[in-house]
Amino acid sequence: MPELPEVETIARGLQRAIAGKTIAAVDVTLPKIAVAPPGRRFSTSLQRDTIRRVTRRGKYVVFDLRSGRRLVTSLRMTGRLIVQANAALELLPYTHVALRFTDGSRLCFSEMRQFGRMRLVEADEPWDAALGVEPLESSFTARAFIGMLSGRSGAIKVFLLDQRRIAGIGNIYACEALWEARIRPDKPAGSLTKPAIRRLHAAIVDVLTRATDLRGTSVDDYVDAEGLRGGFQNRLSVYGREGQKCPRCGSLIVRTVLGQRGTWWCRRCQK
DNA sequence: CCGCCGCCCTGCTTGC
DNA sequence: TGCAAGCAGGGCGGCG
Repeated sequence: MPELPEVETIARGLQRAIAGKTIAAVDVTLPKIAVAPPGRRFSTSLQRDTIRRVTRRGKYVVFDLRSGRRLVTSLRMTGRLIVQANAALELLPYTHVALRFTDGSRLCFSEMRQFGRMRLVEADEPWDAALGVEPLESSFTARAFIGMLSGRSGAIKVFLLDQRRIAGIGNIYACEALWEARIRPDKPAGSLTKPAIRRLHAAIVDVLTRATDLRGTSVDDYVDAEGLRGGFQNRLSVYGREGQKCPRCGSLIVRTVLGQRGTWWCRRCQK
């Protein structure tokens, strides 16, 4: 499940691999994946456009095109964007959309669960208006975070997963940041003290930065644009570690369910 | 605006 | 051993 560090790693790899390439043709084998523009127009409107730059916004990979438009891609759980040197290679399994470039190379968008989406948006289209602040940008300050949480009755972990507030945090890094900040995942967001919010702010930035430096977390499916696994799975403190010892206090890590999501934490040191 | 819920989909795990 | 049911999960639309 690619979150900010994984999507950032993928986008950087794609920038190196395909920036400057021109699209010769687009093969769509599962039409519901390519949502806009609908039908055959998705492929025809991409033809002859050029990939200018590949970036990330939240958990979305964004292909900036020479025409000014953007191809916005959501990987959801099992989505992969893999570059193949030539089109004679066998397609990656579960490839639903393939971009063929004029130099003979190819980009496969594969997604086993079929939840992933690609959307071509116009130059002036505010496609990310509903997305919240980027947690690794300077606009995400502790002060701003304090303001965002005030008056909220919902659990802090559910808040962290809400992409309309902060963009890019998923289940792994929400669990890890709350552990690092020593905060219970089910604590009402508005009840956190200012020192606790400052700790959590620092923990979010720290965890996302360290995970990005290690090219993300590969717990099961995730690989980057070159097909390589990340390195942060070896640094996880609580995520997926039910029954194992808390690295800080030695108490056993528990798994509970919060907002229909598995949640791993330490009952002793997260208050 | 806010919070909650169900849906989408497939492969893996669980339980009989 | 074999099979079916249950579970997981990000984003989105619908609802109150």
